[in-house]
Amino acid sequence: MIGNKIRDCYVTAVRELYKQEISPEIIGFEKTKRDIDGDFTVVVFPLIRYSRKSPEVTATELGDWLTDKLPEILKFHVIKGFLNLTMTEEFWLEFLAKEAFSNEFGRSRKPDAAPIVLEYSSPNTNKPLHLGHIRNNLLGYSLSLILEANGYDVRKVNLVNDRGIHICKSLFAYMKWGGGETPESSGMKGDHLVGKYYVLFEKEYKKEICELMTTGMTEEEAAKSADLITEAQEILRQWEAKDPDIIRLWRTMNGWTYEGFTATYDRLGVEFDKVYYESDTYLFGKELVYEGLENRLLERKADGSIWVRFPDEGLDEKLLLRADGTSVYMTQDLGTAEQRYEEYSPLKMIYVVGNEQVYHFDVLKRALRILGKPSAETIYHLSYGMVELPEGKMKSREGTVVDADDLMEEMYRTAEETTRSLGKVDDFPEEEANVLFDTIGMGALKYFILKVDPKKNMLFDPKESIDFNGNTGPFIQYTYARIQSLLRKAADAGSAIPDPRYPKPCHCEERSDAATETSSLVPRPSSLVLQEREIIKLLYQYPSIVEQAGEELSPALIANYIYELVKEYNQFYQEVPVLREEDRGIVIFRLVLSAFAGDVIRKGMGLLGIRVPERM
RNA sequence: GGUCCAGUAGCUCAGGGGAUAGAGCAACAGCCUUCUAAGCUGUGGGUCGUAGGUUCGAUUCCUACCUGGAUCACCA
Repeated sequence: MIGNKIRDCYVTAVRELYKQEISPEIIGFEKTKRDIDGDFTVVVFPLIRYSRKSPEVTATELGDWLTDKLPEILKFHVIKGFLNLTMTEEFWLEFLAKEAFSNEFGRSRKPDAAPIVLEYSSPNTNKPLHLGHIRNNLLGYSLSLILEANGYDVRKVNLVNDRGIHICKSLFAYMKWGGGETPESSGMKGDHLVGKYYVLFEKEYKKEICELMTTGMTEEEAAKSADLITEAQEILRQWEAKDPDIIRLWRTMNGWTYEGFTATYDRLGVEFDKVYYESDTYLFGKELVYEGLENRLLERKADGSIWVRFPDEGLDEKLLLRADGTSVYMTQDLGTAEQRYEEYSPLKMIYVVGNEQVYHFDVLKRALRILGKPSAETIYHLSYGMVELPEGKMKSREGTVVDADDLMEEMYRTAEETTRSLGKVDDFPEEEANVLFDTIGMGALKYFILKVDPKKNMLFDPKESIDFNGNTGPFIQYTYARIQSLLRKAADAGSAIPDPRYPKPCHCEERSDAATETSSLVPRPSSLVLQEREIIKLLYQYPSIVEQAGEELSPALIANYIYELVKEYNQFYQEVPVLREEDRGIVIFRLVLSAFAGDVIRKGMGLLGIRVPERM
């Protein structure tokens, strides 16, 4: 990256011109704004205290120095404290020749062998997935791709919450009211069937609480003493005691759910390297707790329950094991964290979990520290914001959720409808058309979710269906398809461009090679038009965007970058002739540029888990 | 009440110690005999929640306050 080179050069410049030492970080280096002449801009305001001269003079002196020392810089001009540098065309053309069609563009390697464990999805098996889970899954999967592009060894992990009181609720409701219903007999998708009983339980439970309250109980008392909840709790105890009937039914119902989940995951296009089940891991957490108790790190209360205390941290205390010996959420999370740490010796363990659980993860980290476990320091909670509806938060219990399967189906149908009404698939075979509808529908959904900063809450209005125009997935996909169409047309017309799908043999070490490619691809240097130059500058940024997205764990950075690139490309496409251009050298050059842009669009969208169509 | 997160155009969102704060949607006006109009161009729309502070410079950093959300469970 030329930025670092220029920064370093600045340090030397300041040393030689002003006899001062500065660190490179204080130098602001950015892409020049579009309406100002130049490629890169350095803000020199921070340097005037070293130069002891006016911003303009400082910028001019530094500009002279840099232009003299760095052959890549053609010229510069100064506006107030902004030093705008213009690179030589040679610089840009060499970049293009070297990186266009390189499969490694935007990918880097890390020598560090320790893996990153990335947990996401982590569903409960008592209900189907909803829009909140979609955000989780899309974020998690995209992050795994981004981290891999940054050279990390990523292990995608799913921890299924398949035990606990909430599971027992649907289990119990099914025992009570199910009447032997199955996915086959009801025609319902397995996870939806199980979810039906969870909702039923909550409904009946709420009813019972209301009845009890009419007898003078407080809501809290009623919630505790209702028959339904005590019976569900009894089921949990029987489960932990491995009662064969309970276990059998639990297996059956979870099986239904997994079938449903698998279908949803497939359609979402996410996957995992390993799936953990809380029912397998929770016992390990219990062991940790008992071990901690023995070592006098934890406390047992009179009723037998076990707690962790946080002395001066303002967090009070937290239950780790109930009086009856059954475990809670925290118990098993302690266990899985430690287990995972031993299994992978990871660099980092990232948990993609909603921001409603920041407190939980704070406690988890501190509890592990108190237990003296080094895994504590590798834990990072990537807390993302909720998806809100116009009426507010989604609640499974109250049925105010946007179901994942329904939403995906709706996206597909909308994509089909829109595409057909535009007459885009009139000449498509049925099969290809169906794939396209899926590509577009899912592209719209994924982009809609991933373009917003993960940590922020976002709004989804079901009444206004997700757009296909403007800053959307389909818009980007469309631009890609248009580029491919252009390349096909060129090939048909016999234009001898290097085929982007067959990367050239790369002997990148040898500079002479790059130079010959440059001369074979590129027209006379003076012919770069504004739109071309803007695209090249954006392409040049791509690797650093990927890097930044990896550091900040934010797919949104990629999404917004691609959008910028696509907008720029569309301007180029609209205003600058490619195939209609007379000069053959320029035609080839513009085709190469287009293919490169298409490549980066495909790569970037790939990092979001979004496919891109050859035609649409 | 404590803690955390957020408040930028009518709506959904970018941006971020520096140049006139950007997109999309919605509204209006143009551009298809020419590389795909799911596109491009233009117009209107902002005291960047409020008040202080730090700074050559604050929408960006700090503090207080206001508003919204989350959380402080023997739910997960």
